[in-house]
Amino acid sequence: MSDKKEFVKELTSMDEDFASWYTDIILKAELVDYAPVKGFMVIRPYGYEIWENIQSILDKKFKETGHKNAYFPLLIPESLLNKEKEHVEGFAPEVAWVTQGGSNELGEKLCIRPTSETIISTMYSKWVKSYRDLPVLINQWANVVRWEKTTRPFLRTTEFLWQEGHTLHETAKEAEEETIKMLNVYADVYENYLAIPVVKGQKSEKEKFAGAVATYTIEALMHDGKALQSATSHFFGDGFAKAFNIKYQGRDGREAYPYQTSWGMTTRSIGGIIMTHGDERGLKLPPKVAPIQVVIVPFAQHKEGVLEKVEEIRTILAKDFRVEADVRDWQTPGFKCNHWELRGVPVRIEIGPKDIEQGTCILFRRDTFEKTTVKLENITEEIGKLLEDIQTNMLQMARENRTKKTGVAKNMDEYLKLFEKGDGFVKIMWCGERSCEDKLKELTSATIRCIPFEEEHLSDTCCVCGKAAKHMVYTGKQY
RNA sequence: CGGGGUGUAGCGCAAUUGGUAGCGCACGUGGUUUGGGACCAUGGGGUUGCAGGUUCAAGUCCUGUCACUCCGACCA
Repeated sequence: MSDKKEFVKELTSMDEDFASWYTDIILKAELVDYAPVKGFMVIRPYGYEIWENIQSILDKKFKETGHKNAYFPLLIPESLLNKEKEHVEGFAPEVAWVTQGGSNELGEKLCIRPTSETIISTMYSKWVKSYRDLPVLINQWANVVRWEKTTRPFLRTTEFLWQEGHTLHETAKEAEEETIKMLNVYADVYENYLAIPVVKGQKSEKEKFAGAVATYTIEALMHDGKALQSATSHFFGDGFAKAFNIKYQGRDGREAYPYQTSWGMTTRSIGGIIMTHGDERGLKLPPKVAPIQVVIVPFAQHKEGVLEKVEEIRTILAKDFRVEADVRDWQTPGFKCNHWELRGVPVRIEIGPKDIEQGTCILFRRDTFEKTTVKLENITEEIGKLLEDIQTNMLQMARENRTKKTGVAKNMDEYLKLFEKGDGFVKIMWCGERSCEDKLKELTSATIRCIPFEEEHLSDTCCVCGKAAKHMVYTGKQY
């Protein structure tokens, strides 16, 4: 036990210094490493595999909802970026520019996409001629670059990976339905795969995407009480269509502009997993996205028959699970246990000569640290149940943490008192005025995270100004 | 972009009034071990972030610069 304490000391305590804990974990678990260029990170195999799992889950759902993948160029001419006024104002300050090709100065500088609305809209204007061409339902898996001033691996890096869906519809209603449909896909993935509970809602005018009519969001609460904007879905009306001259001939023979949406989820979600589930021993990965769901740690592996049995079990489990056997003969079992706990593997199988004799093995679950002895003949079934249970339990624990860290304030006195205690979501009533939104931020540095789809009635008056309230909103400090 | 902190071996650190860089872990080799981070022996690894300056002499002092990190402002 004392040895274990020493090990834990190698990791920064999450309660004392959550930020350092986070950096510690991602480096030690080999998810990422810092790149030679400021603000950039290398996603290492173990981290990238988590992203691949998230990708395949999302991609399947996109396809089930009728979308197809395509790929658009990395570089966007300045003139295209400038076409939609609000959009360029929002993004220009953080755009990286390419000004030279080989040894020649370019006639028009090219920006590295910060997002692809402009280039995609440009192409859509060539492709859409008739109502028969609608809807257009395209997704792109890509990298984007935003020249951020401060960065943190996964949460905010200069370059990040994401998917961006871009769709066109005949009617505003259809486009809005698409926006909500995709937000629901994101919420489903977050809750049922990443085990992170989210609040679905709409962004305020101030917080919405540059150029959007409406931005919908899912907001999650991290272990330290800060909010993470986890995915967004935008309704553009016909603003971009008009700016980019996307026109088609409608059923009535008249020219019309289609209604547009875009929606995206990024590698930031991996940061969300770490900060929602991680603990003092390191990462804790939800089974559905864990690169390794089960690791087998043999004890006394030099003894006759142990490695053979381990390989036998591995082969059986490999049919249904992502499984790995740690048969390194230069590490002790104790080392391996800690190694895989740090990396967040949901289930560990411990097996040695004694177990083999009895036809059993020990299952260790990363979420609760519980150990149980099971019969080898039932191993597939037992592991399957256990993984499901861990998945469910992790969501449950995250929900409880969120509930614990969610408060209600009816006026600014109550609000400030809540924030003295610590961070978290605070639900308040809001009059809808920008001035109150600004004041809230000025006083507390918290912002309105969203106007939830499911509003509660907390009181009749705005928490900030005391005038008649329009909405209940979630507020909090954000990453 | 403002304010603070840190850069010495892969990681964590040390080096006295400036005197020519060392320890632990990790790594290589040989052996003994193996039910929660094993042990013994032995070995390799450094332009002290980078560029200047002061000095007989700079990890140490000065200037600049870069990177990382934390706290604010901006964003996924």
